[in-house]
Amino acid sequence: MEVEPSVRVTIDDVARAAGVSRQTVSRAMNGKGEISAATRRRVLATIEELEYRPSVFARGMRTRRAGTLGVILSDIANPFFPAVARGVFDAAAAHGFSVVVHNTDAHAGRESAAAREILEGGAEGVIGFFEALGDEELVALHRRLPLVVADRRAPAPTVASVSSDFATGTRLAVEHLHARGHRHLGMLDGAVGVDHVRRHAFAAAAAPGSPIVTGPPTITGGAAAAAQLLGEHPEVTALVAFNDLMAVGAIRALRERGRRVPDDCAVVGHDDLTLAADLDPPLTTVHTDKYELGRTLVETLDAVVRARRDDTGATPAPEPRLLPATLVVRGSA
Amino acid sequence: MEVEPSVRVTIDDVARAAGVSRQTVSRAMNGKGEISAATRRRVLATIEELEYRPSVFARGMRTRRAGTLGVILSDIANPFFPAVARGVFDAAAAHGFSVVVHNTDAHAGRESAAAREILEGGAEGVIGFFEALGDEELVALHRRLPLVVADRRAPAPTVASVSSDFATGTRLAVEHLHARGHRHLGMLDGAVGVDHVRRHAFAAAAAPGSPIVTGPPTITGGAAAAAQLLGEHPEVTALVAFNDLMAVGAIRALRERGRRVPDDCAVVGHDDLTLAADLDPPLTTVHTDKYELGRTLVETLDAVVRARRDDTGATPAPEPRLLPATLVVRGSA
DNA sequence: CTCCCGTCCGTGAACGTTAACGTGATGGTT
DNA sequence: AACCATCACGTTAACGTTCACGGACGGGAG
Repeated sequence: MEVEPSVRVTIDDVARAAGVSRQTVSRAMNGKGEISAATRRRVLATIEELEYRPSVFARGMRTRRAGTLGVILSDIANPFFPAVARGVFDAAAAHGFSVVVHNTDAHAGRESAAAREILEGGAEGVIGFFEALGDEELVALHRRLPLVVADRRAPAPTVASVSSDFATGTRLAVEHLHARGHRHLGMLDGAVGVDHVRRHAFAAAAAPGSPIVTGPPTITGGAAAAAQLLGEHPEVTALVAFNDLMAVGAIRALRERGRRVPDDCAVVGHDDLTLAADLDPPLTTVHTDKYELGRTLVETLDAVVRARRDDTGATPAPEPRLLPATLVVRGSA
Repeated sequence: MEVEPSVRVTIDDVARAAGVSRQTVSRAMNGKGEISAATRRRVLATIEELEYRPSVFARGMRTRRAGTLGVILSDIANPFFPAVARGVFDAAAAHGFSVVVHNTDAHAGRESAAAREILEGGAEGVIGFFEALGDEELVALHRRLPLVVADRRAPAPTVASVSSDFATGTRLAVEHLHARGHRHLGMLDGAVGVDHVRRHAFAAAAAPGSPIVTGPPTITGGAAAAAQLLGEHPEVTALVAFNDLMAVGAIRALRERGRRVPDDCAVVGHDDLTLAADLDPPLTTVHTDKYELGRTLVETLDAVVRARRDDTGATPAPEPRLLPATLVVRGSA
């Protein structure tokens, strides 16, 4: 077994081997400028033969592009994100991008730090599930780097956004509970985001004055919020939770207080996690296609990147996208 | 609102503003070479003032380091991975690394493609949950780039590895089932990996000839495997699943056949996913600290990277790490 | 026959940083 | 007084690629 020389094969090596100049090799790879089909083939063959791979550093130095794209989210361990992340990864790979992920725990400081790092890393653009940063910061970021915001309304007409239609989803949940005869609903809202789409949809669809308690969008957060809400409003017989984790927490809290789900109190969540159907009871929840959300985010970002490449400055406003949400009725409501 | 000039502020700008040379600015940042505390402070101040950020491209061109580290796994949407990914992200951030993730779906081609891309991206090292690649390929990869393999035995003494102690975990599961009076066990093995730690541990601890059926490590895979196993071996009253997803699938299949869990047939999984305690029935499963696994992987990789920096070539063999596994007894067994 | 234009390709420079080396000042030793 | 080590910093070159030019060649129009 021979020892690998491990010396980098550069574009000059290829040029020498193919009997052309550096620039011609570059042209053969990137398809820019005029080059005959014959020499192009020949150069490509020698590239293959020498196993030449262009240096991302040298290339990035000239082009300022790294071929990567950044994703900012609060916590990849939250089971909502992995599914959308998978969609992002797949679509990004299809477009030739690598993906860099940053977890922020919904801290404004870490969100902007992540954005800065992505910016300095030479990424082509950013996909952001921002929960703490204000609209001004996002607009400022978008001035420096193509940005697509996820599950949040566009901070300005110039910024693209892709969201799940949780407004409709929450309304469907409330209507379903009404249809089942529930008169006193309560909501467990997640202490995240600046949009409060679910909260507003709930407030609009439920009876006026229906109680809303806010907590961290986790199991324990849901348990605490449910305990508080039911303590203050014992008449409530149905809970709408910000996400499935909070719904699970609510179910736990309900059980601890001796109330049965759904007989004594119904619970409906949001997200439709992988295991939602296997919970006890099977969770009634608002379903969205998380993989598709990830895919759409990348497609949208790619469009924005492409648009900015040509038209420096006054970027045209991309149409905000809204992905459908449906209610999946199972055992918990 | 003034338009951002958007011209890059370079190290020369800082040098000029601080009244020193480029090299001194570099020294002030990187702490290499001799520099007085006074000028260092002054340079750092002007860096702050001008908001100078070094170009990763230019820096990478000289140093060949990008400050990133690659993670190769089969599918981030598999709920096992997000928890360990979070550990990786946090530890990586603490060490000043960015993280690039590649999904391979356990395809050998995509595993090596991911490795190659990470290599070309100038990453400092790779953390790999390899399931398809052979030991030789891993050793070859390790020659080009610091590598730590996860949940797999080291392909060679020179390669570091960190694994969960599933051998013990599976044995604990089998012993628990025996103690509960089960005489006929079966195993649902995942069609992944080259190690088969869980399978071998099951074969060693269970009665000779206990049936083992293999399938994809997913819910549907577990359902299909369970259906097949129970069809061929109706006497089996307890199943050990490769992971929690397969366990859930098994429970589904059991129910479809009218068998109650755990009364007619017990089920124990591996991983202890976030929602394992809230399933119906609450899942008895082998628990490991996935976040800690991620953290340890990064720490180990950092050690390997550091070791290689000094001692080019004959890298010292790092000690394989084994993280403890415990059995969490809940309702399914 | 000359001119011009399009096609194809080569040459020099530049991107921003760090490695390697060089230089002057300072202070201590012989 | 001469020397040398050490410190603190500056100068030059190089990393590998693409961009902006410019030149050679062939063919068609005048």
